[in-house]
Amino acid sequence: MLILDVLIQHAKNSLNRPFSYLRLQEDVRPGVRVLVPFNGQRIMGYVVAVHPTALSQRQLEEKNGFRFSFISSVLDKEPLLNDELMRLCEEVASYYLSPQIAVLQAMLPPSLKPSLSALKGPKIAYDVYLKIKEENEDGLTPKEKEIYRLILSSGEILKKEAGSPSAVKRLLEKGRIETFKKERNRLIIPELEKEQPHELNLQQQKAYDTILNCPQEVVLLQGVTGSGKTEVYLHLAEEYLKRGKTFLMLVPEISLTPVMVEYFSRRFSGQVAILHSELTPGEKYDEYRRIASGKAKVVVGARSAVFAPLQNIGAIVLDEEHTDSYKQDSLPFYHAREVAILRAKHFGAKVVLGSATPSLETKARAVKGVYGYAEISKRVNERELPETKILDLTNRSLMEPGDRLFSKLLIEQIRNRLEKKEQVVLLLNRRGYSSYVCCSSCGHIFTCPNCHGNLTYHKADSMLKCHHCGYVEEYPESCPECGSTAIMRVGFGTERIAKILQEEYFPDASIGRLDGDVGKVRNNVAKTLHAFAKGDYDILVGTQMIAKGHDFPNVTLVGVVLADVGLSLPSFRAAERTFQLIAQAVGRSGRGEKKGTAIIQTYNPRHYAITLGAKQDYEGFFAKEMQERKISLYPPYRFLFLLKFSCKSQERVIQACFDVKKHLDEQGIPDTVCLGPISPFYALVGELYQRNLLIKTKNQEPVREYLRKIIAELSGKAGVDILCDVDPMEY
DNA sequence: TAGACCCAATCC
DNA sequence: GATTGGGTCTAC
Repeated sequence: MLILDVLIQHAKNSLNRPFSYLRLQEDVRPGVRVLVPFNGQRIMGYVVAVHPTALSQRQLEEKNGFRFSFISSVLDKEPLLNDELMRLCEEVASYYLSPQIAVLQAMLPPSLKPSLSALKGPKIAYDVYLKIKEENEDGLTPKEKEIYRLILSSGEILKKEAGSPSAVKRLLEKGRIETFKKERNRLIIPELEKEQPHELNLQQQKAYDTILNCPQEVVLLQGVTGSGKTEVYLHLAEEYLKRGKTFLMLVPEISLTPVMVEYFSRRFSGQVAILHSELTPGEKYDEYRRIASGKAKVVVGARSAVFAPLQNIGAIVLDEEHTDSYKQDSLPFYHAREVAILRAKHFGAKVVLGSATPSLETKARAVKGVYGYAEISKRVNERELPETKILDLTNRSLMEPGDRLFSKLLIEQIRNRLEKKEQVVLLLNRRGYSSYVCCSSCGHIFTCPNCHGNLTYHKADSMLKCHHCGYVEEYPESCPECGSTAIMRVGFGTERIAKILQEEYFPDASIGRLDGDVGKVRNNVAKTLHAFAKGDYDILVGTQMIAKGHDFPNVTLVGVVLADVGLSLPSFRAAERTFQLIAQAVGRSGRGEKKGTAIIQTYNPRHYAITLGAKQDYEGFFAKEMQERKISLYPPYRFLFLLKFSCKSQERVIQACFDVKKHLDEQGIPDTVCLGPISPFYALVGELYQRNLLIKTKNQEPVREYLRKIIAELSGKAGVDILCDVDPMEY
């Protein structure tokens, strides 16, 4: 008989330990999923260890002091993860103070993850083929002979393409041919004409050599926008594949995968696999298996692709490494960059962090020599950077009459581009129509019943939406408080900008919009970008989404409509994000032959994030922002841990915070402070009250060690649940 | 005093 | 996450 140590599907810290089950047949290995009875239910589990035993159930129960159950069924024949990935899972769970099962669920595609929902997921798709069983044409009708000879000449053929199904059936019955199944890939990556590598220019070549030869295993590749980092990645992939290794290419957003996939599949056709959240579950499953089987040598994908089951990895690249979306904002709160570094250690692989505007953490490590450093300071063909103007929104004389949003200059420049048939990109980091909706007679503000944040008006479908939890409701005709019909929409979003431009300024222009709302529909982002690149739109209005990576040669004007949106957010990264947005936006303009212009509208024209962003002065910004972080004790000078407490009782959640805070302070870990309890912006989610503690420390390991202990001990006690976000992006 | 209801401990 | 069992409230 076997004793199985099983992790339970529930990703809760209070359940983050193996439960023991029994199995009579010796047909279970670590790494397979099982169905187990758990407290009167049947749930999914993941076997982490198997111990044969000679004891009886009775003896085991006596020895251990709890009742043993037998598992209900075994779901997999083979372990889902190899040793490397299993070890990675443990390391990630340990670093991020997260339940192991949460890491497993993040690592595996939906149809393989240890969760009951996987049972509904897709299975392997098959195509049925025909082949010859007996070489004998005797007694066949002409129709049968025709099919028989077709199969004979081609060796094998898809059953549905063989012709008359009834004749095929008779051939099968006569035993002349037989069927067999082959796995089918649901995702079709178009075969593109093979392309020879472009030659690297001098700077690219130097960066490439540095990456390959520097002693550090992590390298920052800092290249200004338009400097051709992608070409360096392609050459690296070429080199590692030549060495018999595999290559993992991470991109920050789904919208960037198609472009990157195209580059890679032109060079490495057939060996490229794609992994990102916009694939259907079936496609994901197929791609995952294609990678695991070793058929795919290059993987292009978003955050979770860092767990792609590649073997023998030569290098992992994170393009635009500073991007927030590399950090998962729910359990297990991992950052793809840190996971990549953990993974690379195992293979002795390189990690390349590419960016024009690296995160301060990364840059600081490169400056210290912890990471290697490669630089590309010139744009390809030495194209000029665009001319940049910062426009002060507080100066009303610069504005269009009666408009608080569009300056005379911006409108004039847009008009100028439209006349020249050149294209315009406008950025605003807020989607929807308005930022909030209120009653102008009693002041009632419409808020989300789940998270109590403000609802945003969306004109397209006339709905109020919560950008936090996804709640939607009908746009009200009257105020629920006072009954007044004077409902007011305050603030601006991409949707409203697009509408105003169209109706009040450029009725003849074709204006496209690209933001999270548009992006919700599958393939919509790619479609919109493609349409814009083709010239279907004169103006594209969008959020951050369009500021990254895309190459639009005909865009000669980029406008940041309101640069302050990010600055006003209460986060230590506010300045960094604003700088990045502006620097990226400026870099979007003038990528073709024509020189570009960028206009940045702001209420803070002298803020360093804006002035330095406009100049694309990264080094200047880095120096200034490092000082700020040093003074305010934020990364990279301190490590952050965010403890998230939740409970049905407000009193108890606060009490639990104070208890942990006091206890932590008593540990006397040097250079460590604990702030809080802090009420987060969404202080009540459903019926659960939320409070946070923010720990800032120089001594990451002792704090982690302490928190691991305290989380295991306290979570779930007195109805208070504790989660930890290690290296949080906010605060 | 039985039944309803609530909450937090427990699950192998 | 869902069940359970103990504690308390409540209606007769």
